[in-house]
Amino acid sequence: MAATIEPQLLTESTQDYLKAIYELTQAGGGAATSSIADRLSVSPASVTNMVQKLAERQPPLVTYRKHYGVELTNEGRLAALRTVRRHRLIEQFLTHVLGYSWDEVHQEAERLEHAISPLFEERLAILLGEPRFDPHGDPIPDANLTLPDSCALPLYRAAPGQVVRVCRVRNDNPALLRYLDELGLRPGLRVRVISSQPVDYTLQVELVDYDKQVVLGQALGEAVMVEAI
Amino acid sequence: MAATIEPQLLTESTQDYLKAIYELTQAGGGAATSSIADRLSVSPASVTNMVQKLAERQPPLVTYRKHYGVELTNEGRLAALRTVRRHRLIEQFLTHVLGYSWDEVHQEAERLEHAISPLFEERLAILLGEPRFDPHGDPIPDANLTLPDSCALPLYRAAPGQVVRVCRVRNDNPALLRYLDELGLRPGLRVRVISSQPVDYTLQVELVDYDKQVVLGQALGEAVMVEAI
DNA sequence: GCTATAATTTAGTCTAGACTAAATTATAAG
DNA sequence: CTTATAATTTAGTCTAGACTAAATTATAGC
Ligand SMILES: [Mn+2]
Ligand SMILES: [Mn+2]
Ligand SMILES: [Mn+2]
Ligand SMILES: [Mn+2]
Repeated sequence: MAATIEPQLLTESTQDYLKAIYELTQAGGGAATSSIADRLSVSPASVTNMVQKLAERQPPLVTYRKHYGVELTNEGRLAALRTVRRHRLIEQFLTHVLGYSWDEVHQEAERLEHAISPLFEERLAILLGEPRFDPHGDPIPDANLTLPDSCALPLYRAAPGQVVRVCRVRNDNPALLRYLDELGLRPGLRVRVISSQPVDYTLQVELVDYDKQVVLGQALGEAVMVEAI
Repeated sequence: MAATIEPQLLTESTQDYLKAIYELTQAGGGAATSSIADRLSVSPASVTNMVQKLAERQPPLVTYRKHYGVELTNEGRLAALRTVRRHRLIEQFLTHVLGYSWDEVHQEAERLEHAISPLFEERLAILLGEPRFDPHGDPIPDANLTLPDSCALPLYRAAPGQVVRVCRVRNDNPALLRYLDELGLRPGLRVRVISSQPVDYTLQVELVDYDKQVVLGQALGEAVMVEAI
């Protein structure tokens, strides 16, 4: 069992780097210097610099081979999951208690995730009823940092004719989220795939609950994750 | 009307310096370099350095004359009040929504006050019902940064025989707050002064609501603020 | 008016985390 | 196998905000 590092021992920057590496790794693409730089809006040189420090820490938070990218150690992964937990709990709080819309929460949580204490995290989880998913359907690691299962099928890969349920929206872009919200494409809703174009990734779907048809482009078809009903 | 500076344009450090200067000035003693240093747990040299920057900003946030201490400009005062408002709203939230005790809130609010957005501040105030006082009885500036009146009489100056109501506790020390809490000396409660020693500042008082007598030393007699009933 | 003392300021460093520009490396294409 | 290109790393700076040690200043007491 790796000793878990308390968040207050990590700077805000360090927490954001670890989280970015974790999320890039989850997304499958691997955590290249440039992708970390893009995600955090810093220069590639800054990433190299930070990544070298993370690798030289005791205990090391990443393993790093020059020019071949970076991976989280177990300590690094736990630290990242801790920040992910806080981020998503805060998003849930913002929507359910403070009445934020789901496109407003990310920015706010991005700062607050670094400012809360372990006590705050614990009390917040209790207040919210130990939620397993955030407003975007993103899974919230529990207090032991175990992630609940979450759906893995992007809408654009669902078979035509199939009726599925939206369970997650993997995109932070506020404009995209507002648009999905207008359409009514939120976690929990049912969708029937009418047609699916493999070439240009456009979709025609029916929102079963609203008896409404909409056309979705590539960005939306990739962002909306679904599960079979 | 001075333009008010949005908090996100001020660093965490800057906000804390302005707040410290504001609170020292309120307490009456004047904001000397060394008292700011004490309050923020930094060296006097660091204070001089920061104070010079605050004076040279456009607009200036303080006026500064070497060796004679520092005063807030109107812009500086408004920025300080904004941070005070956030701090006290957060303390109220922590006690009333997350179940913190009043000795735990200060530390947490000291970080969160810098991390919330104007929207969070506004929604929080609505959620809490636009409270005018925080858990310690400290007045909360309203959205226009106007402070409600708060009581000004320290318990040690109340006349023997007088029955008064506790309205505020001016002290951040967790041990002192826990002790007052045990005694039952919280805002709202009635106290009758039995005796008051001007020399060693000890007090003997009766907690009218609990029909209990206690003896208070100088620190407590100065911290507990009361109003005539 | 002088001087001892305490408070304050100056001068010089340090660290974290960013940046740009230049150098290096991996690799795809010929 | 060579080379062009893109990605990455290195080298050198910068800023904010802290520090210590040394110098300076205000002022209280003689
Ligand atoms: Mn963040
Ligand atoms: Mn989310
Ligand atoms: Mn603070
Ligand atoms: Mn308070």
